Amino acid sequence: MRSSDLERVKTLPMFANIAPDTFRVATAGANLQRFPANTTLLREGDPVDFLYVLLEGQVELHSGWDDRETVIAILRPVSTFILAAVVLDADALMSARTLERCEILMIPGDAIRTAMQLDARFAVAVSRDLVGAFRGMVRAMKNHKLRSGVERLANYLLVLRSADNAGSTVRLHHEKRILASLLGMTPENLSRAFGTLQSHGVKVQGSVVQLTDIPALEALAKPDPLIDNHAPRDGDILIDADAEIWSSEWNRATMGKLAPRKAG
Amino acid sequence: MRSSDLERVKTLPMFANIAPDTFRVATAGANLQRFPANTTLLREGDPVDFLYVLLEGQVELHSGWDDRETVIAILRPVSTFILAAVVLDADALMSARTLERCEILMIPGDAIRTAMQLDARFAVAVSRDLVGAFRGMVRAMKNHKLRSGVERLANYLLVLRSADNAGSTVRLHHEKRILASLLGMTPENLSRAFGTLQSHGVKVQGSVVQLTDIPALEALAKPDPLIDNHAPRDGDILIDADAEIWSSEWNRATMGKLAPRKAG
DNA sequence: CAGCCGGATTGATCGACATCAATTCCGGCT
DNA sequence: AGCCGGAATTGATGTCGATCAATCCGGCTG
Repeated sequence: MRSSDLERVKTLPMFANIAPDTFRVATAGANLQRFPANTTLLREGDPVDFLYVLLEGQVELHSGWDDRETVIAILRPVSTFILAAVVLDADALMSARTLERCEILMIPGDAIRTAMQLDARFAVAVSRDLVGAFRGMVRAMKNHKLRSGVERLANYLLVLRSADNAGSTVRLHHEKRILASLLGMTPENLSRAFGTLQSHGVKVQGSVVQLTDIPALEALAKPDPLIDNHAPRDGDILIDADAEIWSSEWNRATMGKLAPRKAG
Repeated sequence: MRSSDLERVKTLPMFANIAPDTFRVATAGANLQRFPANTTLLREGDPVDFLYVLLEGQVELHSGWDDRETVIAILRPVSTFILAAVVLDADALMSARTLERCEILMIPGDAIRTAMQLDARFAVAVSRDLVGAFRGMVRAMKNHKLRSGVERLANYLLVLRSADNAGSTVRLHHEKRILASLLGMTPENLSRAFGTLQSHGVKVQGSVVQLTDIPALEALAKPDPLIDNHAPRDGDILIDADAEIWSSEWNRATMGKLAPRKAG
């Protein structure tokens, strides 16, 4: 790997503040690679040899069963993926494919596992990453089991707005059929869901969405900090773990003033 | 804490093979407590002060939104819970309540975080636990997004059979309405789902379920090692992480002979 | 520029699941 | 034993989302 790339890797949250020796171990055999759009990086069930760190582009994690298929998550920089499988040296539970041109750091799984044993700080950093992923999955599960399709879409739009720190206009980052699968619906129903939201101040033109009546949309969406993480994703909040901490702090600061929970 | 209890704690997977100093730090202020059935241990949104280790009994993790409520997971010994929140010192995303009389070890969160910083082996043990939880959640997500209610129930029964290492008869461990919520359906529909499975060799009498035609049931369930973890839960497989490793190894050993994946 | 192709939309219909309501079953209690 | 209350079951109906089918649209190519 080029030394300029190494410098860049050193700034990643996972490698910040770790011992130089550990860094050397962890990045031994690491490889910065570029992939074109629509490339399958890994198939579910495969043994996992590398930890992937997405530096540029978008990656989709998806999974199939009996001719059905669903998108579990869509990743944007900076994110690690299949970290869990690497830690246990287990098989991947999800397939990964690029949605656009990507720049990805690949680190041998052995190196990660060794570095964790050597450096408690690094092991803690890995734990934090795992926690971010776990809590994200818990949120997704609650989202799915507790809300309808329209509600999920409404909240998705509001989260997007918070993350992009935008005003009343928001850009969808993916094709609608992929968004539909992520939200657990068919493309047809996503269309109709957008239709339903028209009466709540949502106007769609291609991938641009105007939110002309936020209060009305929120009335329908009923966003909940314990499901939807509204952390802005532009400042120093780089990884999911940071967003989780932001969410808890925001929660405590506002003490449920905005989203009062029932007593009892 | 009594020294006999301390000895017992030392045998837990999470504390196996860690330095004596770390053990002392981690268990400082730890407390072994008993709770009656139907006790809320923690409410979602609350700050988390303790790591909980379930030693005896059953605990339900659940969550609510807008007057709806769902069970996310049901834990049996030995399991840690809300470990993720402890690691980040974040608020709980799920509520926890006992389903029966429970024996629970409570360890101050500070102690856990300090011990992780001190001892890489302990931090790795925590990581493994987190991985087990994460992969369990991914499996649950796939289960929900890819399968129908009847299919989920059929697979649930088959997993129970594997876990209990039983023959053709299986015992449900929870009330049916709780099982229904866990499987993402109403009690009414769980009843009807059992009805549907009658024609596939499933006979229900209270909490006892007879599986009289496993091949037929499997034909409907189409179990998949990447969704359903069929690891036996009686031998030396104590925690989810071990079950994940078992699953991967079983997978590699049988190389998809039993569940061939389509070539790609 | 015409043609083409994949994604998006719209409409009609179907199936799965939720809801509401009425019994029935079962365990604990007096 | 008889009673009581919550859980489970069963039936009737309604709602949401999936499926099938037919355009519509936008970008790309020949």
